Amino acid sequence: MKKIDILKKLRSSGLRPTKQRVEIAKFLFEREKTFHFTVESLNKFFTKKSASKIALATIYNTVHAFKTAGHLSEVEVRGNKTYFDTNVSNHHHFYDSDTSELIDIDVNDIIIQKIPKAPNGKKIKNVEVFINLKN
Amino acid sequence: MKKIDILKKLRSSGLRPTKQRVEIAKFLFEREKTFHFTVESLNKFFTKKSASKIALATIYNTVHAFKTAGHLSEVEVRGNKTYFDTNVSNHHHFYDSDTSELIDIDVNDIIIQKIPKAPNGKKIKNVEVFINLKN
DNA sequence: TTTCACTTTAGAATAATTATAAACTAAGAT
DNA sequence: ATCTTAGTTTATAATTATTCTAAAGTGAAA
Repeated sequence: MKKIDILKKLRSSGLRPTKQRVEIAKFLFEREKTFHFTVESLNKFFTKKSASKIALATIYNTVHAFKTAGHLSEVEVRGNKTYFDTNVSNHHHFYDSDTSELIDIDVNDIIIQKIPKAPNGKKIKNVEVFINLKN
Repeated sequence: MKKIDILKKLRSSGLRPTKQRVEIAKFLFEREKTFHFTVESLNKFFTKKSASKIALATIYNTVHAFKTAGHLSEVEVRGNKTYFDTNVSNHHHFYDSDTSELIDIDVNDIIIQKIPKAPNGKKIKNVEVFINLKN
């Protein structure tokens, strides 16, 4: 994803393209493959890449802003840290608790044949399949 | 589940049946249906039922001991609090984020037709289907 | 009953996240 | 180009969930 597209992406979702947001967006979206991260890992990256330290609060703000705008999705993983995913399409996950590693599963690689009806006046928003791995 | 069974349940899993553990176990397991709770809700119950205040640390200890013994399972729900489930059989969940309510789905009510192979030398430990609800 | 490893407890410590409020800045108006 | 201001960033404090600590308490085997 090119710089111009990053600016477009931000502006089109009502986010002013500040220096910090552009930097974070470049890091997250200027790559071939989607990936998973935590606020901690993002922060570590920007701390080490000390040329441009971004405040931790800004990283939280930005990640949440991106999530609200639909540019990131949140993945639930047992444990305390919150994982984010730059893959915002509907998909599933393997989780390896040994390495704390998340692996995407294409939505077409899982077919659900039977599913229960949603309860009382509710509707199904989405279905997430989470496959825990062991050795 | 009767008192005698509770004592048996504790002892058979190597847990000394202390006053606190028995009280918590009675509250969790002496009921018809399985249910979901958080450490916070459990603690609230024992605080109000002031006859027998149990230390918060004890509630954490006990819940984890029960989980390790296989008497409770942990459910992953987006957000910060950890949910536990007295239903330790293999099953799935509806989650209503409006009310933060979890609803069990019997394992037989979901049939998965196609599932990907586990990656590199890993095996599938279990498959959890999480259905998010909306209005 | 004595003993001791296992437990409970209050409170401190840690960790992830959110709130605060002062300083800063993108971008439309002048 | 400069001014203005609402939206942002920042350091720091606050909050929340959970774990740690170490002292006091207690089942249960001998």
